[in-house]
Amino acid sequence: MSTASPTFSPLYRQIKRLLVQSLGAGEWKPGQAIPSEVELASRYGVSQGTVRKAMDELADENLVVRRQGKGTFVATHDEEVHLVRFLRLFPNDGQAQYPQSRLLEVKRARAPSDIARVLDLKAGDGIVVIRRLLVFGGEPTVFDDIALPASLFRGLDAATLTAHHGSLYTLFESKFGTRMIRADERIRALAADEAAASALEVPVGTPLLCVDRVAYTYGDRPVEFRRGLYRTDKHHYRNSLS
Amino acid sequence: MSTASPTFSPLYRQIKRLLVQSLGAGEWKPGQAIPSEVELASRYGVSQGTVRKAMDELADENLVVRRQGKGTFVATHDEEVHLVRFLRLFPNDGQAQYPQSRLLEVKRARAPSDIARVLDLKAGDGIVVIRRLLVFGGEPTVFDDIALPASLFRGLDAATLTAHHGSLYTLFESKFGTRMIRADERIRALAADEAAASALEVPVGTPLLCVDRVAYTYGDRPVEFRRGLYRTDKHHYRNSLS
DNA sequence: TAGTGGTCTAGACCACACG
DNA sequence: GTGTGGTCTAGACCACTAC
Repeated sequence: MSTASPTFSPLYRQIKRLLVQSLGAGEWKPGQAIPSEVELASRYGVSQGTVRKAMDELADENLVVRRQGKGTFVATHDEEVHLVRFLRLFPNDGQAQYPQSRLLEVKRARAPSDIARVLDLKAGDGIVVIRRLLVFGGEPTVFDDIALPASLFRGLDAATLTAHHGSLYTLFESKFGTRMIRADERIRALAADEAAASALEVPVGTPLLCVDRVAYTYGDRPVEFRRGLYRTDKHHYRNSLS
Repeated sequence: MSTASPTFSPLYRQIKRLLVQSLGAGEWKPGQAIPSEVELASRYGVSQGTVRKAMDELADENLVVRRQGKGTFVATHDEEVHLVRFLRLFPNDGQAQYPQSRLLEVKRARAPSDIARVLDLKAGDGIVVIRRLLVFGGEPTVFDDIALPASLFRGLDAATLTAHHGSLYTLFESKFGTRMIRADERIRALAADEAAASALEVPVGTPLLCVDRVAYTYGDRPVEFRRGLYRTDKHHYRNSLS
């Protein structure tokens, strides 16, 4: 606790960093309870209030979930609300509904340089490529092209994917130990090419949203690049600014 | 401090509500300092910690800005960083630059029912309509169509707009006392019609982002509806998910 | 030096879940 | 009842700003 160095950070942030390390190392698994605040306080030799402030930030960032009277739990993609937490697509009218996923292709490949760059790999490193369609009420709406580092997803194949029910991120965290924490998206408008048009059942040239997403796990390590093409005739992408 | 009623809220939230009321009533103007935490604590008869927790949330929501050693200030759209706080458009490569605004039209009109609905007006109530273009480095990129309740923006005309330098929201808060706090956006892809194509200097049919925004002031009162058409050949809309 | 926000502590009590 | 997180308090000290 020396005086302010260029890298000074308050105690509660140091505690937070330790907690994130433990989470990233898998010391506590998704869905499991974390030790209570008083226990962590005594473990780290700080007051409960300091642990609480660290935990406040972790809860804000959706790394943990607190349940009054029960404890604090490692966040999961399993929960109802979070099944499609990262999909910002909503119907223009009517109730939101869960999409069906239609798997189109799974293959191994070598990372081209642009994908290698965003995934922090070397060009030519192995990746897994998943192509799939999200279907809302019978209507194909999202055409996804997903790239993952092969090293983290050994054994991921069509059988695994089709056997799984729920979101991809649920599968990734339960079967491959990789939990997606946050993501950045870049959105453009483009005209459907032949592949997209036939998959989404629209005329070639139809304007689509092109959503490029990089998803990160603990410690801001990028572990997924995905390009999604969205039909927006009956749906829209929703965002809140503050 | 009665026991938990259906509308129970902790003390610090009650304090927060009082503070938001004062902000909304204009008791402290944008840019001005708010009374210190100890003063507010004694005013409301609570501890400094409780005021602090209320203020924490207000700072998170960008309603106030805290400066260590100086005080807490009502947030403003003036600050460098926030000049285009609500514009999520970034160049595909190169440094972000501030856009120039080119005013196309200002007029008074009657609110059609759809706009009346989102602005919480009655159909036929007076509105102000602004059409403008945002130009980045000489390239027209955003075509905005903005609707405001006339009752809140008396005297807003072309002269006022052209005389003003800085963002629209800076003008709204400094000249009309309406501060935009947050906004919701809905994004679609569509093909440029003739008006958009000529304004944005692209061929008719070019895919564009269509960004519908509703902006809110204190107390979640909607005070602006805006439809923006974005060229995304050299820019993209950026978003962070967590 | 005085005043502000920022951190940390210790302890009290409340609300909730579970046995 | 016991243990958990949630709130509230009071007081100490630190870091920054202004005079």
